[in-house]
Amino acid sequence: MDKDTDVSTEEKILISASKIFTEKGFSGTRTRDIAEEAGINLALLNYYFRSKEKLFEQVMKVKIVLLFGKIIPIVTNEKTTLEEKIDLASEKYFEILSKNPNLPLFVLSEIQKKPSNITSLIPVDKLLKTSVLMRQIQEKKPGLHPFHFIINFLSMTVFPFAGKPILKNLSIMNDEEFQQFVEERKTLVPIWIKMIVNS
Amino acid sequence: MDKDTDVSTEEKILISASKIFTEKGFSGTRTRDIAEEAGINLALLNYYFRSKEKLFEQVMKVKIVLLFGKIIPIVTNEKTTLEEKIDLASEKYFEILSKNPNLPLFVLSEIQKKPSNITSLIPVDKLLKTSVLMRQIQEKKPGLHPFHFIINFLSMTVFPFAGKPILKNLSIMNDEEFQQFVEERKTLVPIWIKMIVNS
DNA sequence: GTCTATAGGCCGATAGAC
DNA sequence: GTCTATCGGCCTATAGAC
Repeated sequence: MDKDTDVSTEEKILISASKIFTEKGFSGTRTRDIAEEAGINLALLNYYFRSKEKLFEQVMKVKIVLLFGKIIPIVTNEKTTLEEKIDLASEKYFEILSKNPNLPLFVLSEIQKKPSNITSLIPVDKLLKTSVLMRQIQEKKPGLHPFHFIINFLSMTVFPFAGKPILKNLSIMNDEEFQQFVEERKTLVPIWIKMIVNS
Repeated sequence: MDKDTDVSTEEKILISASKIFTEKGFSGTRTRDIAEEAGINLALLNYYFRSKEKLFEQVMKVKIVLLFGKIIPIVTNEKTTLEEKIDLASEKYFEILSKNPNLPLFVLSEIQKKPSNITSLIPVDKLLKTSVLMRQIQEKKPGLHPFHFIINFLSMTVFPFAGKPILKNLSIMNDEEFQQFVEERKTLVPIWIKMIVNS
């Protein structure tokens, strides 16, 4: 995984771009910073990706796959129960987000700023229409919009990561305490969600 | 409330800045846009606020007060029970966020980008140390970190607003449907939170 | 207080040598 | 493919007239 040896220049740029875009957002990022981080020249960045905009799109594509790729097989599985899906999705999301803590905030805020470009990358059909999850929720709780439960699940897993900078900066938690906090939620959130769904 | 009549120039700039910073973030905002939105000249903006940075700080101060001002008296009230606090805070937050739907995403993502400037504005002591809420949660659920419940509450109320641009852009919900969705949550979230706290 | 005009710096992108 | 050097435009901030 050493950036300087076996990784192609194109990939080095992509990795650095991913890091800096995620930290500073599209408009807060300067292509010069990406080039410096990648250890290459600014001209080379445009040689490979033509423009800042196109580089950003490439990065965002990877992020969307990271955010939904592993979840789709879970929510579209015909053979697992609703409760099993909750357990599996929770475990998977905490795993993804622990490795990419500011992924959610990045994606959400960039979508808010220029919705059209990004939302087209999201596989709505698989997540909602084809999703077995939606059907299973509706069977269990026919009276309420299934989104309430999906939003509850997503919020309880994702929100702590979005709020991490506050917790850290107000000296409420350090990295270690946060990690333990998240570890606790990994088992707690599925319990709470099931409680809500079964109520 | 007509911007062009009884409102001072300084306030007109502040209102416009608030709008555009919230939509585009600090680095995505151009002072020219703020001036145009306010119907004044660019030079006047610097005359009143000295710099883009200082104007941003002013805006952020207002946002932090908006986000915490009404909540502090609720969570520090010695006379209300935990369940009453949940009801009151929920109602207040849904009211604030309905009027300012992209307030949370704005504040969270700007904090992530330059933490130190903003977090100093947040009244931690009142929200946590002095807070009667924290004590009441601890009495009810001594085994778990009280933050779990605070995060659960905040996430379930705040997250739908952060996700609104996705829902809207994927044509999952229009404005009207979203408003109804949120209206439902206003009564549902307190029920779920109490369920979790009493479990 | 409010304007026009412009300075001055930054940033994305490209030309051109190697 | 990779570099240095630079263009051209944009954006914040200010000078100076009214």
